[in-house]
Parts: sequence; structure tokens; C-alpha cells
Amino acid sequence: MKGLKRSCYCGDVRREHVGEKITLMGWVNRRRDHGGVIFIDLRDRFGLVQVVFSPEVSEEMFEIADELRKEFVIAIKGEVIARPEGMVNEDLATGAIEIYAEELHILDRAQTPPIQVEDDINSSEEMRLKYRYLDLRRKPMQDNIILRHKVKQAVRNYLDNKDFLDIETPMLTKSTPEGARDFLVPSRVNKGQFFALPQSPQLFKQLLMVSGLERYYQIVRCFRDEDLRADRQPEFTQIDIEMSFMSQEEIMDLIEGMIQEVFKIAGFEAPTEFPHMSYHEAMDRFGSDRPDIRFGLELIDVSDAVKDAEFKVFSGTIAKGGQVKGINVKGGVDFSRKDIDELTDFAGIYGAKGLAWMKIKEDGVQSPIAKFLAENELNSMLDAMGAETGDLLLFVADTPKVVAASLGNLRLKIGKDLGLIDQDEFNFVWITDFPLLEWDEEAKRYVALHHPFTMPKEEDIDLLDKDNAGKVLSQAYDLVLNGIEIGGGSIRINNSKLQSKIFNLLNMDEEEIEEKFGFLLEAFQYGAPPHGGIAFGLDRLVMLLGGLETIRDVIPFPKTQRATCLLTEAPSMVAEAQLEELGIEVEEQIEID
RNA sequence: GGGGAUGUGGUGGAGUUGGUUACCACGCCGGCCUGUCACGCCGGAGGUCGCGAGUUCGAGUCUCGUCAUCCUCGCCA
Repeated sequence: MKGLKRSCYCGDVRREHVGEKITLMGWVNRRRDHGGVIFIDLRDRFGLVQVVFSPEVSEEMFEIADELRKEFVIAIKGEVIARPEGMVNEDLATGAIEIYAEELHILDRAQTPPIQVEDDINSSEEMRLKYRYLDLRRKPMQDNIILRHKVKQAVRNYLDNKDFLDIETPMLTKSTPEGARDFLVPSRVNKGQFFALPQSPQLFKQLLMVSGLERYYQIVRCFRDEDLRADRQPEFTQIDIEMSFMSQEEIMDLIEGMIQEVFKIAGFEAPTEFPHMSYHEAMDRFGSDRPDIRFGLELIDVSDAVKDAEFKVFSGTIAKGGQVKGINVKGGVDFSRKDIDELTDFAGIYGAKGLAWMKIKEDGVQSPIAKFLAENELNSMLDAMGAETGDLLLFVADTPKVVAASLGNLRLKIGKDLGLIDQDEFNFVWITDFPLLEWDEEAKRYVALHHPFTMPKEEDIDLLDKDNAGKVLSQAYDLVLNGIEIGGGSIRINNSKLQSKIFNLLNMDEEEIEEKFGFLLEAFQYGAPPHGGIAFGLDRLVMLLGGLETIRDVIPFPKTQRATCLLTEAPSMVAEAQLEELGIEVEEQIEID
């Protein structure tokens, strides 16, 4: 660095430094060449400052400055000068001063960057990912990274103050059934055997409770080999927490305190409202277990009103155990036929076979289905829906699952399209009282809704048999922010008999239980404390705090939707010798014409 | 595995019913300019229109296939 020592950051120079000789290092953000004088905006992580090159200060440096281009890395030494009156830049934190450069050293030259380093995105995400190191020079991206850091720091401070220990758990671990597809890692020492990367440190944190560590946390990478989405990456970061001797309510209280701390440190007002809602109520009113309750447009059940209707689409569906529900789009009477067709197609994505509609006009109800409904049926529908002149009512008749998915998502779409959502609001809700198990029609067995280590509600434990298991509720809780699940947890089973019973209900035989979870059941035989915990999706939390649309913007080096890294071009082929060492053969792709 | 959107100089976009020299902005290069800060002015370079077939006298434009990126259903305890 040419023997120079950086004396301060570009963004930190202020009026009080006037008269001082300082040394700055950074990147050339912009060059303005006025012939007789050259201005450089010098950038480092902390901001921008204007550097002036004038032949009156140094003829030699002025000539070198002529060579400077965008993204050159330079060091300059010079005096801080107060800008003359009228030349102060109010938009810049350092706008009251400028540096008259007496020394200039080019530390590294730069080719013209393929994407421009500017605040406003001027390139496709594909380009940004390929040149991520340049994309990350942009201030909005650096802000995201800094926000992420602050959130992690707030979590650490809060939990540290509450006697939690940061404890690491293995990344090379055991593949388990249930849950997401595992990423596998072949074992060279034990050919033909595989480690799995953790989907979460679930079992280890429970074992740490058995070990008596009492309060554990870890900000930890987790891996799930499933298809990607805007808010799903194959590797993501979890704030993982577990504690002993705490009830569900105590855990939720503690977590609310953590969220408040995170918001404060991230520069937001601490949220105060953390309402609770049962899973059943969430599904009923919003068609989702992660309801966005920033707006209304709730789902209303009209099954009772139409169960005997001549209209078979309604009555027939109810007879088969289905339901008919609707949403009331206030003032939606102006929706065109084309608009409604589009909504119908949208509902179809989620399995709805159709979308019935009614427009409430001055002169009565306009609807293609009105003629199939008796007057009293129509009236009780309108009554249930709270219909008024100017409203558009939309109905779906199907299984409860399809009704919830289609109307729930339709509600979100219309809420967004109509601008019913306050974008600046942070709205939390705890979802509780989840069913412990869900019947999987395809697999013909129960599957765990949360995970198989979740403690049933104490009063429901007697119901744990093949016939009634679907009715059992669990001591599980999800924290939902603005319609996105940011955390989920539960009180865990700490008793090997009960745990075995759950495994049995999940259709695991004794042999499989022993092979997959023998170590856990054994651990529970040596004095396991009551315990529970929660895990937060750090990426999603930071995304929401940053007002962003995708977690890729808060992950320095994310994968594309096809799970590749455009920067490193991973994954890639490996040398034959590497495979041989692992005892792995790759099947040739057979091409068929 | 399914549905949808997009792909045009370095970057982002426009390109009409298929029609002859593919346009704009930013960036880049050169010149001028001592107060700009998205500097300005003048000039210039830069294109296998993602790739491959097909239709046509003629394809950036139409058809089919394919690849890539994004959104999404399934999937994600």
C-alpha cells in the first residue's frame, strides 16, 4: 500500500476534519474531468467523499488522475478543505468538505465492469449473480448485508443475556426419514455409506437438552434438497433455539422479546402486538396457516345456506364432505368478465374447478348461478357474506383443502391488486394448536404436521390411537409476519415410550425406529428434561425487515432456481479419480432421438 | 414433473401486419472544458437479435424444438 496507512473512512470525513491531512483508500465511484480540474468520488464501505485533483496542488498527481477510471482502487493523501459557499452538496454526508489530493497511488486498475456499480438496479438478476462481487459493491446490497449482520448481532446479545450458549452441531450427520430430501455426502472411509447435511440441528439440540446445557442457540446453515422459490434456497440460515424447563407460553414470551430487540437494533419501532390464533381459525378465516392479517377479505362459509340447493356444484360438493366458501370483494362490481376469467384461472392453479360469482348491483344480483338458487338460499348467502350494493362475491365449492388454497391465495392476490395492504406495517401473529398428525391419502398413513418430535397437548395424549390420532393437537407454534412464516417451534417429546408411539403411528416398524432413532430413544432413558424450542428463518426475517421481495437479496452468494451458482458454476463434474476413491459410479445419460 | 413470463451491442430496454441501413438510454474510447457532484458539449467504436431446425422470395418478428433466468403448482416434517 505504498507505505501509506489509511487514516479514516471516506464516509466519515466531516467539517471538523478541515485542515487535517488524511489518507483515504477505496474505489473510484465516478470521475468528473473538467479539463483544468478533476473530481473523483471515492467510495469505501462507509460512504463517498469528493477528492479534487488540481495542477495547482500537484501537477504530477493531476496527470496520474487523468488515468483513473471507474472501480480503480486507489489511495490518496491530502488536506481536508471546507467547500466554498454554494458548492456544498446537501445530498452527501461528506458534502460540506472535499479532499485536495497531494498524493495519489493506483493500488489496482479495473476493467470496465459488466454491470454498473450504482444504487439503482440497472442489470438483470442473472448478470448480478454472475458478477455477484460487483453487485455486492452496490450500496443497497451492502445495506442488506449490514442489516443481516445487525439482526444476528441482536439475536446473539439478547440470547447471551438470557444465559443461552452458542453451541455448534455437526454438518456431517445422519439421513433421517420424514421431511425434506437430504443432501448426501459420500463417506470415503466407509464406502457406500453417506452422511446427510442437516435439514436442521433438531436432534442434536434435543440431545444437548438431555446433556443439561439447558439453553442452546446457534445461527446455523441448514440444507434441504427441494425446489427453489423466491423465499426458498437449498441452503439457508436458521436461528435455532432450544431450552429446558420452559412452557410453550414462556418460550413464546421470550421469543417476542428477542423479536423486539431485533427490530430495535435494525432501526425499527419494536412491535408490541403478538396476537395468537389457532390453526383451525387461521384456515377457516384465511385459508392459510400463515395468514396475512394486514387486511380483511376473509373467507366466509356459506355451506349451510346452499347445502340443499338445486345447484349440484354446491349441494353435491357438500354432500361429498366438501364445502362452499366465498370472499366479498367490496366495490368489486366493476370487475369485467375478463377480470373474473383471470381470477378463475388463478383459482384453478390451486385446484379449484371453477369460480362462482355474484355482482351486487342497484337493481339486484347479477350472477350466472342465481337462477339455480332458491330465493331464500340466495338471501341467506348474501346475508352471510354481508353483501351490499357494489360488491363482488366469489365462491369456490370443493374439498376444504382446495377451498382454502384457492380462496386463500385469491384473497392475497386481490388484496395486493387492490392495494388493501399497508406495505409499511409489520404484522405478527402466532399460530397455535396445530394438529399433531395429518392423514396422507396417498401414502395411506399419518404424517407429522410439524415434525415427529412434537409433544401432543397433554389432554389429547389419550387419543393417540389409529382412529383418533388425527384429532390430536400439538404444543407447536409458528410465528407469522405479514403472511410469511418466519419461525416455528414446539415443546418436544422427552419420553421414549411416547416417542415410540408417535413413530408407530407414522407407520415405522420397530426395526426402522431402532435404526433411525435408536440413539434418541436411548438418550431419553437417562433423564431427559422437558424441553422445547423454535427455529427462525434468518433469511426471511432479514428480507422482510429490508422490505425485499426475495431472500436472494440478503444472501451474498445465492443459487439460481435450478440450484446452480452462476458465479462459480457449481455444481460441476468431478474427476474420475475422485469418484473412484468414493466408490461412486455415475450413470451415463442415455440420449434418445 | 406441470403452467406462465423473458432472452436484441458491455448493461437495460424499443423494434408496427414478416420487407431491404436493427433504434434509444446508460456505459466505453477520443477531443474540449478550473467547480462539477447522474457534470456538460463534440466526435467515434461496438450486434452470430440465446441456440438449432422449419415456413417464406425474404425471419429480430411466424412455427417447432432446445438452453438459460425469473414467477408459480406439486414438493418444502
